[in-house]
Amino acid sequence: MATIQDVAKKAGLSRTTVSRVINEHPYVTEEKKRLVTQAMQELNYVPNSSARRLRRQQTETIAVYVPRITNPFFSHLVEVMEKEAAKKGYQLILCQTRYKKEQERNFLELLKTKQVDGLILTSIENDWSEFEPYLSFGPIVVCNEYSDSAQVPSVYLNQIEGSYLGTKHLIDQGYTKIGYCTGNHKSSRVSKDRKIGFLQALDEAGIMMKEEWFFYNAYSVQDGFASFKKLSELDDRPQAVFTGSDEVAAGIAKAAFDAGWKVPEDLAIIGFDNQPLAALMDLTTVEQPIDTIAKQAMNLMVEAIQAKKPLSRKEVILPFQLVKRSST
Amino acid sequence: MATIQDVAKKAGLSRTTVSRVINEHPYVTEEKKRLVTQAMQELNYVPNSSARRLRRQQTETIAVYVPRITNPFFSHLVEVMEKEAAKKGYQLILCQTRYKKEQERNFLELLKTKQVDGLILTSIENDWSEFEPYLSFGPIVVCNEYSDSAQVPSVYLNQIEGSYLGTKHLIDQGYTKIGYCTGNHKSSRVSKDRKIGFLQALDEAGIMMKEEWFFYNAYSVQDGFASFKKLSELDDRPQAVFTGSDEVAAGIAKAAFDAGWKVPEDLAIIGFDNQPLAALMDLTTVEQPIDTIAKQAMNLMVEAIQAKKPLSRKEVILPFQLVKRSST
DNA sequence: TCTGATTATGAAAACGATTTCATGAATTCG
DNA sequence: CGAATTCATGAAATCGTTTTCATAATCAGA
Repeated sequence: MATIQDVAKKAGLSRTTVSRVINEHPYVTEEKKRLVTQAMQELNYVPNSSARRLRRQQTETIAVYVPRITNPFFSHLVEVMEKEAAKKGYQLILCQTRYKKEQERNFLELLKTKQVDGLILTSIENDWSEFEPYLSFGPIVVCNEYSDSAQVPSVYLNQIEGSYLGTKHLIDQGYTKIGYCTGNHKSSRVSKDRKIGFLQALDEAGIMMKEEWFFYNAYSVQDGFASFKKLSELDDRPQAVFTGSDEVAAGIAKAAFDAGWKVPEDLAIIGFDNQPLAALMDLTTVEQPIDTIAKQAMNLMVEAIQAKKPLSRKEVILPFQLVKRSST
Repeated sequence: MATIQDVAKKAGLSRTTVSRVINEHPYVTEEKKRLVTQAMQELNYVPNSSARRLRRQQTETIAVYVPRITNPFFSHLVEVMEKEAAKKGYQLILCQTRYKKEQERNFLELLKTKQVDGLILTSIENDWSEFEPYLSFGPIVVCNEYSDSAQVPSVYLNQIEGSYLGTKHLIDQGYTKIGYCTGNHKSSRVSKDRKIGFLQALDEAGIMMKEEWFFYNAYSVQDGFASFKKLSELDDRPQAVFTGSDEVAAGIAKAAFDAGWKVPEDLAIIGFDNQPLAALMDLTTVEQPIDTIAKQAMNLMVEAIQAKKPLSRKEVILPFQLVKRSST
């Protein structure tokens, strides 16, 4: 492997000058620039990035926390982030936390050991106080999740508003017996807020909720099947169900269909996210502008890295949109 | 930021000894080990990874090429790879090539500039000769894709066999007019082989194929809709259709359903991959053992990195399995 | 007790870039 | 024309580790 020294020798110049050419510093004559460029080509030289990182004290790499990349919501988020990062010359390191506190903490070492310039969190299980001390090692941006105590920028959606929007839609369609079927990470602000919005919409309409119409721990299509089973076995059944994701909604819809039910006549269903799956299954859903939050979060991150200033608390809240289809 | 020097000073020892403790080298007395450990804790010290990389000439990072992470097949592949890599102390850098030759070439610099120890390719657009010269910078492993000229290990599935299996199943069900609906990357060996297997099955059964029953460039659910439209407008329509992915199959199934067709009576459909989507839509499909190929590819990679030996050509070919559901 | 291995430690040399500082040459300006 | 800038270059310091080499102390075997 050729080093900058070799190039310097071949060009009959100093390392310094070569470095200047590489980094496009001023004060190099065209003549020498040509010499250097030629030497670099002949030797097939490329600067060693470890050396560069060490000297520059930056890595041009950003870590992104997601629970699982196979979750379409997060893979969409990551797709957009990677595109945006690449555009600005950054790489992405993928950290799958699997909703595990310990995994989350493990990956924090990446920041401390200077393997990455910054961290984007799209999912938070730990208390913010776990992250706080790491702020001295580099910027952190929260995307999608949020925490009241986090002293960093958060780009997210007002989940209260989102679930309110969806629930209100069900109410407007005339349903008064509405089930609620979502995940239920205790630590997740998202779940909490969704529930608040849901209850708020019911409350405003003066609609009552029954304890048995809450179905928790539903994340996947499979969970949707299970939820439907529980729902269908009730004596007093809801006419409509609000869900926390398109997968769950799809699972319920499929199970209902298999059981010979008609959607929305026998059971109205509303999803969340507007994934391709929702279009496929003709599900009404609450759309999250994933592209936008991903881009904004990445931009904030790159700005922070380049400004070399610590980020302060800031909230970017983006709106939801209802996508009406035939399931409601 | 504390450095190894600070730790050494605090412990009253040399950098060398501290480094020995960090790296668990022999020949350090328990006494000193304790002193060092304590100093490290007090200073909240963590070794700087850029420095370490520079000195060690390795990065503990692996780049994974995928076309798009939102494609469920690839996100599944990446999920398993990341898990496996993390287990062995490696990180993953995500490279989305978007089926673009240029993107693929751009990311190659990661290997050359020593930002990663190795490369796993799950999708290849460029001719192998583009990759060849980079082998001197680190190991490359091909996973899922393959190339006859690639002088590296390839872990993949015999696509000829896979499509043969699916097609044979359709034939066994009594269908004689069978459509073929897949993507069609000219450069992709996968597409080529799928077609070979398909034609082989027809040939063996003495079944004729019509030019108008080929539907190309189908990758997504949307494309499935479009393909159905074309298919439904034919005078002489196929009774069954072989597809290159569950998404496409799902799109066709949905469009057929919307058009009032019955599946499989009016049109039988077979997917490819066995994604959750296939279960949801009750699609018969050809299952690819994604977990297995991902793990094997990652293991080969880590072995190669640690053995510091160049990898030679080698083929690991894994079997498919047919998953029968109600769409055929 | 002497010799040769083993154990324990540190000084200094890598690793391969970038950046600071010093030094001349060329240019501009009053 | 002399002083002050600006331009162009290189030597050497620096980033923070790990590794090599040298040296001393301890231990085992004859």
